[in-house]
Amino acid sequence: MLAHGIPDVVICFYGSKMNYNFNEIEAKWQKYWAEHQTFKAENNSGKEKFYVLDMFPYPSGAGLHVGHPLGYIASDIYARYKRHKGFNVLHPQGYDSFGLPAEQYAIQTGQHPAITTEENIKTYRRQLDQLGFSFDWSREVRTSDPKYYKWTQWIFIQLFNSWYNKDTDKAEDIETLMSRFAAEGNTKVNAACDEDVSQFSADDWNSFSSKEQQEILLKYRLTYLADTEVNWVPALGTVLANDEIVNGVSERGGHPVVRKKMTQWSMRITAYAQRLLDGLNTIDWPQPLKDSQTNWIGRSEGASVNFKVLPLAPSEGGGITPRYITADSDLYPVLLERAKEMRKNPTAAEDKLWQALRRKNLDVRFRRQHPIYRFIVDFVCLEKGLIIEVDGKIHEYQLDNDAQRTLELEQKKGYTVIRFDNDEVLNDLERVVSEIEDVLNSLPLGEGWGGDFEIEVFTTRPDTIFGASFMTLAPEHELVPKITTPEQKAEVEAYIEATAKRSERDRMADVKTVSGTFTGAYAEHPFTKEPVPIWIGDYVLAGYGTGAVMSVPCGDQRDYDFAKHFGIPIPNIFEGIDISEEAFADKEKTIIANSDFLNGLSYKEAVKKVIAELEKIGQGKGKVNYRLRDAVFSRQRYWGEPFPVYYDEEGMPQMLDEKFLPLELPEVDKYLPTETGDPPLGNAKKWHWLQYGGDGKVVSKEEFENSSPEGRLGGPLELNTMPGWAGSSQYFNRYMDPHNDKEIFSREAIDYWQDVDLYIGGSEHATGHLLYSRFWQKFMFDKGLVPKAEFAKKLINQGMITGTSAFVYRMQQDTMLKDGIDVLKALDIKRKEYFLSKSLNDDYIGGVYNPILEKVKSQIIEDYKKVGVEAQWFEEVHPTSNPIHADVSFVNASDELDIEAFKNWRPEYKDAIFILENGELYDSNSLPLGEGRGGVFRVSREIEKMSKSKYNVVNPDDICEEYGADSLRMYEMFLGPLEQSKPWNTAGITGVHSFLKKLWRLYHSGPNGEFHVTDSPPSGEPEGAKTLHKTIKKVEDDIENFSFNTSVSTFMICVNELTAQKCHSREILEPLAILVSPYAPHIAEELWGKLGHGESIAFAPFPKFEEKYLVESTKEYPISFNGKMRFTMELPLDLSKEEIEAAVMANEKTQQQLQGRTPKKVIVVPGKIVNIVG
RNA sequence: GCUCGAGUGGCGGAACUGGUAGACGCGCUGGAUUCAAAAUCCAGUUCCUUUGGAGUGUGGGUUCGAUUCCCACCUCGAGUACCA
Repeated sequence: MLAHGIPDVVICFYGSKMNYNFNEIEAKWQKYWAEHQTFKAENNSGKEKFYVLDMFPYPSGAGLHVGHPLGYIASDIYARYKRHKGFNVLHPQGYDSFGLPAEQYAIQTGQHPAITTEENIKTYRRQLDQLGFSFDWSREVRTSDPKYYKWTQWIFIQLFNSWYNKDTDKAEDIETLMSRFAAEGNTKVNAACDEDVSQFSADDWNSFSSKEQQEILLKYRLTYLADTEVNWVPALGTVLANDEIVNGVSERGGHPVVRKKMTQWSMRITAYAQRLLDGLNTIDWPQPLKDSQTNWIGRSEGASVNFKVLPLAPSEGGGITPRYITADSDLYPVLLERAKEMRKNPTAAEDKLWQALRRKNLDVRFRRQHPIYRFIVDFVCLEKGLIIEVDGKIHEYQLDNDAQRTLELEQKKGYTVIRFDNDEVLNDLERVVSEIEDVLNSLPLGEGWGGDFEIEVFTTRPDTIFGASFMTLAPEHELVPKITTPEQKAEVEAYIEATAKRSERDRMADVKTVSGTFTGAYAEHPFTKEPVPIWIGDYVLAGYGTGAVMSVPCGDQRDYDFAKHFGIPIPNIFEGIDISEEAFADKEKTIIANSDFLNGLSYKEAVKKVIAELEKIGQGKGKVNYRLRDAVFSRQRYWGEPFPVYYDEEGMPQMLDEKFLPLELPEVDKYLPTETGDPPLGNAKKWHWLQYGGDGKVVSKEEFENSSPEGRLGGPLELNTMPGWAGSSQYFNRYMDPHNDKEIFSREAIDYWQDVDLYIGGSEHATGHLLYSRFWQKFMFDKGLVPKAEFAKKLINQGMITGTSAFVYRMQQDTMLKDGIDVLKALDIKRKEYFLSKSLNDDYIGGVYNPILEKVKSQIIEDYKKVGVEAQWFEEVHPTSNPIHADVSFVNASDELDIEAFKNWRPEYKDAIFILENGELYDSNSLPLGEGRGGVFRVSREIEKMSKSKYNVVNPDDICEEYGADSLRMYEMFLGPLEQSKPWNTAGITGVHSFLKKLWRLYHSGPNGEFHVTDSPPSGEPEGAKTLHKTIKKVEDDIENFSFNTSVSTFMICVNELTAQKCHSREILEPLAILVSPYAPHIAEELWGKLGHGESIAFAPFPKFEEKYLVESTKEYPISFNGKMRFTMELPLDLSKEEIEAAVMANEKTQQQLQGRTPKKVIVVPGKIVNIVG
């Protein structure tokens, strides 16, 4: 008030006592609410409940800025509104008080993170209180409070003791799984589990050691320990979840992220993928948020197909001819046909030997009647390069031929050939077989041979399977080293090494480059039985699907590019589609051709058919694939919830008994990782669990080791801590019964409150907190702990309030003389020209270096040097200036900088020269600061996220001080729709502030501004009643629709009208105070008190809207001609269409518009509009 | 690239299921009050070639009538990123 140096006397003269003194009033009511605990919610009040929740804040050191309260104000308005509507409202608040910044601060200062956190919370609390929120602080929770995280740990134990039964589609107790294993093994168990579990019978299970059993169970538990490839951030010494990484760097701090394998706790969220997806249909959440969750879960329907890897023949030279086709390529088709015939009609001896060899269950596999080179041999074991020929009488006349053949096969192709005649086989089979075995044993396994492999692929387009001309594996695929042929080995290894070196970021940035290499191996097409070459390429991701694809170049652009690049054939399997330029991926327009039994079918029909066929031959099935990965739950940090886990003698994780919870964070000397690279908890002196019977405690390593092993339980405790989202995934339920130390919440509390009715928070939590919370809620639902499978019925995203940064530009050379600027300006133009010509014709013309441009460049650099500009700036930034964030508090609403304040801000700015914009000297104001004309210096503005480092933070404290919390609340609502992002701009706050003053004066119309409200007779103020009820209706609708900005303007209209009507009537002004109270609670309380009420306004019943005050007898009809409104006419509302038309046509303005023409048509919508078509 | 959202005065933004485009506020202009300022109040404020006409990113369509519905395009923002 004294900002402009006006003495107090003046204020007294105008009678400040009667004016709206918001500072005093707001402080008074905030104190009142706190003392009376006005907003304390009752568990089970008998009234209908309503639960309004805000996303609880992380108390950072920076405190609140004006962007933070937006959502809180909105939810507070709603909560207050619901109280007026007679609901028992739960509107709690707490803090997500575990967090990385507190830990980093602790690392720097050595102070315990809890102390920093506590200090920050104090600031937050003061700031939140100042804004007049109606939180029930008696229910405050903090995630870092052991009383709270006891239950976070408890839920972790519940998850550990559960598995997901896909048959019942819910989580079940691990005991049920163990009894099933003991009774029937795991073959019939349909569970969400690790992919590498092998099958076992009940007998197997019962014979497993306890450790083996535990290892298997770990693969089924909903939280499990596994070697996971994680996002490791060396700079932070911890791992991060996928949603904490943006563009390959950490979300906070932008540190580089590398992939690393670590043993980590994981949450089996994938078990819930489908239910998380389905649940979205049952909740009223914003569509964009649902979309991003849907996207994140990434369901795709298709088929999994198994391709058999063809065994390799012994080496016979390079090239990419199929290596199992051991026949000469041009003879092969003929030989194959022939071989097929011969397989159908074997001789008796051949058949007998074949059966015998099959019965033998040899390690290796024989093929019969197989084309080799230019012959068909009777039996061949490709792995060992052994050919067995059985000669019948018909061959006898060809003895020479046979000898020739053996020679060729042995000498040229390196096979071993043994021969038997028919009689030997038929009469002395045993000897023949044992002879074969001996030879087999004497032969080494062929190089490159790795066994009978299958490659499973996932595809959304199984209909295009006949177009698959190759397969591509991710370089990291486990089969790659096993199937690669010796010739390709070097190349493949080089490629794998090269891809591993490329960071995730490079790989993402460089999507265009096609790279890959051939493994030398082939797979067999499941239908055509043709060989399909197997390649590796980094466009196939190891982390998605099976890490392998069947490549259909005609139907997928990436496969197409790959095939084009490596000259792999691109067969066309689409009817009437030209694929000479690009792949064709439009499912809807697909008609399959050249595909055997799929010809002529549409996409849908073909998919159905091909899946049926795949199932018939046992090489595939329909499959749904999800992009969602299990969530890594370990963090290598100090400031998080400890796991209630110790490792027993066998190294198996064991849960602490519930009665020992909470397991509190240990004291450590420092918050950094240990020298051996263990997480910070490794620094704890006492971090071993020691338990005898029912007594357990945390002890030092020595104490544990010296304790008697007799009856002892325990071992080293887990060193990782839980991630940030652990504590926030159930806090909404804990609010229902926050001080219960017997259970996470009482049955009574959860049955009464059920779920959150309205949750307001930012959309940035879409794929993190909001997905994990839904997962935990579903788990809790399965366990019968909560009555609702979704925790929040309705969710609203508030937009972000962005800051408006102010920039000034500083001359690089502080010592530069004033006339240096003109020289620089000229040089800048030259420099720009240089880069322009460079971009046009490059400095290499036709591969020859262009010396002219280079000469220009060195000249410019030379000239720059003369005015003191360093050469390196030529390439980098604009050489004349660099932008500096100016603190927005130095800048007024017209972008004018307070030059003195700015120059005094930092000592180095004292004598610096600043110019406007990017070095451009475009008006008289751009003179160096403090020079000559003393004109205004305008900063340039840019919208950025509000951040301390950008000096664009506007503190709510300052606004409250100047205009009051009610003004701030109303103004933030008035800025625009809640969900929209908007830049903070103080310009309009005077509007709502003067509205509040007007509102005050409406109740203080006495001669000296005294309170003046009269008890007029009922319905004595028809105009006022009309205004009031119009307002009631609009405000009620607006709140229900979260359209808070429009209700603020409704209030303004209402107060303007009532002021004009000189309304003093209690009948009108009392309900108005209640209407305003959710938005501006302080002033409303004060007025309520002055109106003679002893109680808080908070529970006064919301005024009832009555239609009767708004009933009109006439309507101001808009009269339009061809849809354009030209004038209005007041007509009674009870006229018929015909009467309206007659009245309108009789009007002289109508005739004037028509200018004698007869209208073609007159459209009359009674109560709405009249449209004359001419 | 894909998915979603949005384009309305100098600015923030109104306009319910198609029915008077620009509510309300800021800013600006003029006026009243004042020695003066602050504060307050009153009037005006989409644009133009102003007895009229045009106008909600651009072009087309449906309709008596389109900011609203449909098609194509442009621009901006958010999310996602080789997802097979």
